[in-house]
Amino acid sequence: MTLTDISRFRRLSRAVTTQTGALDHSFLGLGRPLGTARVLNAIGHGKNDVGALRDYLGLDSGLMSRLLRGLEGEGLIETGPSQTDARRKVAQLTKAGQAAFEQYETLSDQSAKGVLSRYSNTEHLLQAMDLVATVLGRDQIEILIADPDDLRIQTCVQAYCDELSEILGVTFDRQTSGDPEAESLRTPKGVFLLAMSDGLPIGCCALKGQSDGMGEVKRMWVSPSARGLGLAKQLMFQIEDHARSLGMTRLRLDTNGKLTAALSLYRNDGWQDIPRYNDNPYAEFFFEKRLGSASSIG
Amino acid sequence: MTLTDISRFRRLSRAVTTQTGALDHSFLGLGRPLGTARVLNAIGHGKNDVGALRDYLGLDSGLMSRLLRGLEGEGLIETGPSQTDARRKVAQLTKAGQAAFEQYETLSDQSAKGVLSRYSNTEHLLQAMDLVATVLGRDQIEILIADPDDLRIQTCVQAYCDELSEILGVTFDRQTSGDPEAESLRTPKGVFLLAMSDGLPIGCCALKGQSDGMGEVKRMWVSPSARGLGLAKQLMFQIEDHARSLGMTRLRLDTNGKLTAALSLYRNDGWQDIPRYNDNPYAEFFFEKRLGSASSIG
DNA sequence: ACACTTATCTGACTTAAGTCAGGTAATATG
DNA sequence: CATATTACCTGACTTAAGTCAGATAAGTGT
Repeated sequence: MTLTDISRFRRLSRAVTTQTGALDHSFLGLGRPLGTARVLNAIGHGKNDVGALRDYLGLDSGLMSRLLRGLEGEGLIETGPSQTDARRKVAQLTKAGQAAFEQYETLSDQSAKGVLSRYSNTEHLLQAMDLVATVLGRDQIEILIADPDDLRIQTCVQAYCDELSEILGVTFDRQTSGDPEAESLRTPKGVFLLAMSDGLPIGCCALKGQSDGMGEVKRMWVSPSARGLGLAKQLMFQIEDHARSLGMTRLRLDTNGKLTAALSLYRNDGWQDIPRYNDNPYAEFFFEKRLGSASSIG
Repeated sequence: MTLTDISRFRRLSRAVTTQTGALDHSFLGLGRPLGTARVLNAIGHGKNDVGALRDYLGLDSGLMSRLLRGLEGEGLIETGPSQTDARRKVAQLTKAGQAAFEQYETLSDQSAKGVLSRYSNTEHLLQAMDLVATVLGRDQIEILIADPDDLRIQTCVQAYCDELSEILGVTFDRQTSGDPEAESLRTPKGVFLLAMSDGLPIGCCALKGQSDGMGEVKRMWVSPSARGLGLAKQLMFQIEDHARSLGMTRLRLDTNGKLTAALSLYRNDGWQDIPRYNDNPYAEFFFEKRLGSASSIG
C-alpha cells in the first residue's frame, strides 16, 4: 500500500463528504431539520417499527420519541401500537406525510440525475459507483434464504446466464444446462441463498436436494461489482452449512474450464475432481466434496 | 436515464454517507467536537489565513473566532496579524497542535487503509474511486496556469507519454516527438494549462508560441478518470483564449490516427485538416485553426 | 400471581452549532 | 484628512441534537 493510494482514497472521501453533505443539506431546503427529515424518509422507505427505526438511524429512544411527536404534530405521520406486541409502536405516513416524503424523493432523484448527467459514459460511471458502494458498505452485505421464484433471485440467475453466454461464446440455455425444479431448491429439500448489499442483489447460490444424502450446488454467481470481497467463499461456506443441517453428506457440482476463478475456489476449498456425472453440455469439470459433521449457521 | 440507474447512484450515496459519517465520527474519538477538529485539520493542511479558513469551512465569522479562541486556549495554535494587512489574521499550529494534527492524519490514514484492504484488486478499486470522486467533485475542477517545470505538469506529461506508448505499441520518446523548449511554453511566448481536481492533477494542455502569430497546441492530455466530462474541450477553449490574448491568429497541432477521441474533438471544434508541417514520426494527422477576435478569459 | 424484562415516553438537563447586532482597529478612497 | 470599508471580535441569543434518570404500560417466565 503506497501513500498515493491512500491519498487517492481520501480524495474520494472528501469529494463524497462534500457532495453528500450537499445532498443532505438540500433536505434542509424543505424547512425541516435533518433529524426530522431522516425519520420521515426512513418511514417512507418502509421502516415502520419504531424500534427498527431507532436502530437504523442510531437515535436515542428519548430523541426518537420527540421526533415522532413532532411529525405527528405536523400531521405527517400516525402512530399506533403494534398488533403483535402492544409495547411496540408502528408509524405510518398520513396522506400529507406521503406528499412530503415524495418531495424528498423527487429532490433526491433530481440530485442523482444531475450527477449522472455530468458524465457521458453512464454505465461505466455506475459500475464504478457500484464497486465503491459495495466496498464501502461491505459490512452490510447480508446473505439470506430466498425463494427460487423471488424476483431478486431471478435477477441474479438472469445475470448469471447472460454472463455465461458471453464467456462461453454461445447462448447459455437454462433448460439445457439442467435447470433444477424450484421445489428441489426450497426447504426442506434444498435452499437458495441470496446476497444483498443495501437493497441490491449482488450474488446467489443454490443447493439442490437429491436422494441418499447427496446435494448439488448450482447457480453460484457473484456480481462483478462485488468480486474480490470473498463473497463466493462465504456463500459456499453457508451452503455447506445448510447442506449439513439438511442431513446431506456429499455435495457435487459441475463447471466450465473458462471459469478459472471458480475452479481455483473449489480446488482451494477441499473439492475433489471426479468424472462426469451428468450430460450438461456446458460442463467440463466435475467436483465432489464430502461434508464433515460439526457446524453452525451464524 | 432509467429508474434503476438512479437507484444505483443513490445506493452509492447512502453507502458513502454512512462511511464518511463514520470517518467523521472517528474524529470525535479524540475528544474534540467536529467543528474544532475541522479547523485544526484545515490549518494543518496549510490554510493559515483566517478569512480563507472561514471561506473553506463555510463558517460564520463569529463562530470561527470562537473556535480559534478555543484552539488557542488549548495551546494548539497561535494567531497573529498578517504581515501584509494587519486587519487579517493568520493561524499556525504550535508543537502541540502539530502533534494533535498528526493524530488525526494517522486516524484518517488507517481508516483509508482499512477500506482499501477489503478489496483484492486495489488498482481497480482506486480507479473506480477516482472516477466517482472526479464526477462528484466536478464543480471543483480548476484550470490554472502552471510552469512547464511544475511537478504536477511533469506528472501529467509522464502519464501522457506512458499512455501514448501503450496505444501506439512503441515507446513514445518526448525528444523524438519534438519536445518544446520550456521557455516557449511560458508567458509571454506561450502557456501551460493544468487541470486540478481536489489536489490531483487530472489534465494538461500546452500552447507553444512561435513567430508570425502562429501557435502550436501540444501535450493535450486528460486523465482516464476525468474523461467524458468535457474537460478536453474546456482546456482547448481556454488555450484558444490565451492564444488570442497573446496575439496569435493561427493554431496548429499534430496527432495520431489511433487517438480517435482527439480527432473527433478537433474536427467538431472547427479545426481543418492540413498537410504535414513537421517530421514528428508519431504524427499522422495535422490540423490548423484560424482564431476569431472577441473573447475573454473567465 | 409474582417479580422481571422490554418498549416507549417524559422532563430536566448539556453541548454543539449557528445567527445577529453592534464594536474596534486597520486600511482604502475621495 | 475625513469618511467609508474591511476583517475580525464579543455578547446575547436560537435551534438542533443528544443524554440520562425515572415513569408507565405491556409482555415473559416461574
